[in-house]
Amino acid sequence: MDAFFVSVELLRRPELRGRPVVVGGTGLRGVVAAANYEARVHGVFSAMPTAQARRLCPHAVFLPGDHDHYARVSGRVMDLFRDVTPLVEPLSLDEAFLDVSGAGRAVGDGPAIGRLLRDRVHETEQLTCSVGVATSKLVAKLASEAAKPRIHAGRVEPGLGVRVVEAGREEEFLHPLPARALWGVGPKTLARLERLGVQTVGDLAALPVGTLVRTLGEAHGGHLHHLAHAIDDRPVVPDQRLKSLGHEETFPHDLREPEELRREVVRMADAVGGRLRRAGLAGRTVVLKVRFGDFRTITRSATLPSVVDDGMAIAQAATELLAAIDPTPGVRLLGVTVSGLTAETARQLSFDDLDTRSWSDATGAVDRIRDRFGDAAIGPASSLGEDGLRIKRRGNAPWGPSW
DNA sequence: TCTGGGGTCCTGACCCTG
DNA sequence: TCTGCAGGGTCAGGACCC
Repeated sequence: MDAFFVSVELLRRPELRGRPVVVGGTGLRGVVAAANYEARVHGVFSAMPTAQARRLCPHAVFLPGDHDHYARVSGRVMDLFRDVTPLVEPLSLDEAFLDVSGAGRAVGDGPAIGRLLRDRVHETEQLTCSVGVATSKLVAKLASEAAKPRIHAGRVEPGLGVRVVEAGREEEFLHPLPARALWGVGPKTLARLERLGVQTVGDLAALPVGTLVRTLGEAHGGHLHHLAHAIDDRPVVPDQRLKSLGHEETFPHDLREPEELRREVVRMADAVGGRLRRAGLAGRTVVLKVRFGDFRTITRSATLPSVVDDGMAIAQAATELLAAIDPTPGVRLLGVTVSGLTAETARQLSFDDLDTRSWSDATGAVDRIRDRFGDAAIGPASSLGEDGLRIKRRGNAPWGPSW
């Protein structure tokens, strides 16, 4: 989807059409989640600090973003895709891989299916998407990027909409692209590759695999060697199983008080527990993430004897991990994650469960209250605001604090 | 001048066990 | 009983993706 979050916002606020619009964290520590092409012309791009975006484009409209709404729109778009093929693997809210090898007879060839999907999304949701058609995930993804509108000489040039890379011509398409375009080449890997004289995917393909493995390690080096030669046989997997689930938040100001940090950890643990139960999952390993004011980031984890899905048990493990950390440098971000997930119904009961039955009943009641009255209706007592009445928000600022 | 949040995967160190 | 080794699990950190 092209500039998905902003495009969705413009449907709700058509009066903003034609103006630069940025969606993301609107506070001092937020980042840009999406910018429309009118904002990109001024140099605003996703992942850029909001403060920098404001300097580059002070007349832009900055919106905080509504993740739940985007998720609903995304779900409807994915359903449109599933009308064409059941093999849909969502990559994020605004991207998906579709295996249409079995859909051809009914709908047409790859390019025809690409055009059909584009038209359906536009007719049904008034959103624009770009489609890459190719024989592998890697090439299809890069082809879809190539089909998008682009900024050239300060102006927006319309994209192709559908870009097809025929079988047998994958390397011809890949090799002129910058090495950074490959899946798995980020800033660090790129710096290493540049020291080997690599600029393009073609340069990368020309390197002996042994050199890549020595530089990047067995798995990463071998993987990039394959990708550079357009070898990518990863299948489209419709049902990806979740492996970890967590919640983290950057605070508007660094925190130093242990009691304040403990309250935040309890609140996040409660939120994670709620999401686990909604997903029917439970996990065994609790991970606490702490980012200090100087951006130094540490994680501490504990693996429990049995799986957990309730906020109290997660909070207990996380606060024990927190107690071993010195917060005096100032804590910028806290995160609580549960990994080693299994389906909750399959979990092993322990003798402790006999004593916690009443707590489990209480947790179920909390879930029902939230389902009916919203997340803010009930929560840990330590999450109450200073007025003793309001439950503090449960992390509804996915792109950084809004103040 | 700044650097979010939700994830996945890989690597290396360390510890335990047989 | 001691030592070396291999393998597995855990833990922490880094890099990457959108």
